[in-house]
Amino acid sequence: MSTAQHLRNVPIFSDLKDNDLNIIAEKMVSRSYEKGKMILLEESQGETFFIIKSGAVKVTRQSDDGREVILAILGESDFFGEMSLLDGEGRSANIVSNENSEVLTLSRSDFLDCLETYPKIAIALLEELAVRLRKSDQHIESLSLSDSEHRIAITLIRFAQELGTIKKGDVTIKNLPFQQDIANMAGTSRETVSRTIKILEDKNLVNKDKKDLIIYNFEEFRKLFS
Amino acid sequence: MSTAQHLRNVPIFSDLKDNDLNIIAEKMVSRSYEKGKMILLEESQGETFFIIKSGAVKVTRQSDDGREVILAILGESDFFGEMSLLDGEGRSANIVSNENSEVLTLSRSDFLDCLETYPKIAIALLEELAVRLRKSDQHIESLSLSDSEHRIAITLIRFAQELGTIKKGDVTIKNLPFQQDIANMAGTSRETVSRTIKILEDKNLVNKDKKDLIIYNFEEFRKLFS
DNA sequence: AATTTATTGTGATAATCATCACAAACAGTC
DNA sequence: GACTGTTTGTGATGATTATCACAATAAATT
Repeated sequence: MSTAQHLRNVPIFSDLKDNDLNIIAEKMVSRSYEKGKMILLEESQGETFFIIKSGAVKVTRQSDDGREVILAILGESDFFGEMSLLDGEGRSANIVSNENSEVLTLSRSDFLDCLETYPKIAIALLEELAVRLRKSDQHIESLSLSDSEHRIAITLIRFAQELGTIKKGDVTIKNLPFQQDIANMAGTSRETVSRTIKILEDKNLVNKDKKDLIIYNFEEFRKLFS
Repeated sequence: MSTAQHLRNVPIFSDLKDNDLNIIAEKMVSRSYEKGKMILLEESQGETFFIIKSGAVKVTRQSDDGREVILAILGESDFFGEMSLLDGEGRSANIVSNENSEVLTLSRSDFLDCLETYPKIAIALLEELAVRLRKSDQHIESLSLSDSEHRIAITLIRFAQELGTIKKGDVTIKNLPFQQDIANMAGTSRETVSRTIKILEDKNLVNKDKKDLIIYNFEEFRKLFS
């Protein structure tokens, strides 16, 4: 697939004419990262905008003693790196390649030019940031008000929405992330994730088969926990 | 002060020419809210953009059983209501007037027109949303990784940065919010806030005098807790 | 297939913190 | 100034959940 075709799938570019899309595509450079490699380091200067062509990345923050929070897991056609381009501050999160991933990159100046030249991109980007803020707000609420069972369930719901496939009301998450990652998103411990998933199984709300997790009656499940 | 002069103080409008500012100012309508009054209700349709002329508002989310999280406290020249205008979703937070407040409002269509007509506004707004996302990310980190003492200290730091005045390295927060509100921001209980502030006093890190709180050696304090 | 490494499961224990229940202090009103 | 309602302080208690310590699987490597 050509670079321009990839861009077509990215919401913030999808409104553009073929012509304009090609112009932007030419400015982009493709890079690839192996699983586990750090793509962006906290505290470093933010000079690049990234779009995920294939694979997935983890957005994390880390405390001094090494514990990490996962803020989001991004996949194909998602983008990152825009925050420090927009407000000029240093990076506030690490980005780690979660699988072998290919990305398209755009330099700071090309990115900012884009925004000026194509106001539609700016507006579409505003929309996307609004969506992300909304998710953050929900995340904050759940960390503040819910117990660990709820927080873990909500994390599973997030995965289901991003990576799940629906079939007759049940959602299957193929390749559920490690318990440690789920814990780091839910703000709890790995052991508690293990125990809680077992509890959810006992309640017949989910079923785990190796690396896959089925959430029965997804809509009900969602109502139950959020 | 005229409406246009108020707008001049709002970062997203500050780049505009007087002329354009006046055009926008004419479209704005002023409203006022008494302390404690609900300005925007969760779940309702979002049709208005708000700028705070004077006073302050609380941005909150509420659980079914009535407990609330405070996502932010906004003051003069801050704005809100943009999220559902941008992504078309319903409101995700309540806004409550925290003091007697005056606001300027702009209708959905006028707001969106603004973005299209003045790309600079869109870009400035992107910058502001990036800043907010950054704050949210920090908030999520602190809720996930820190104990209550740290979370409360971080909340005090947030207040200091928004409402504090510096003097010889010490920051004074006049009119510290109620313990219940601090607790709702820090994701802890009111009693724990009470006890923790006492602990910070015992450590000679802060001093409380009626409704004012002094943080000694603010830079040190910040390093200590974030 | 055997061995090593990574991930998950599970009990026991301890720490943190929410909750309950008041008392004390403060603020506003008559 | 007495009275009423809010906000804050503080002890006692119990619940939740992190942590530690392994055992049990599963996955990867030789």
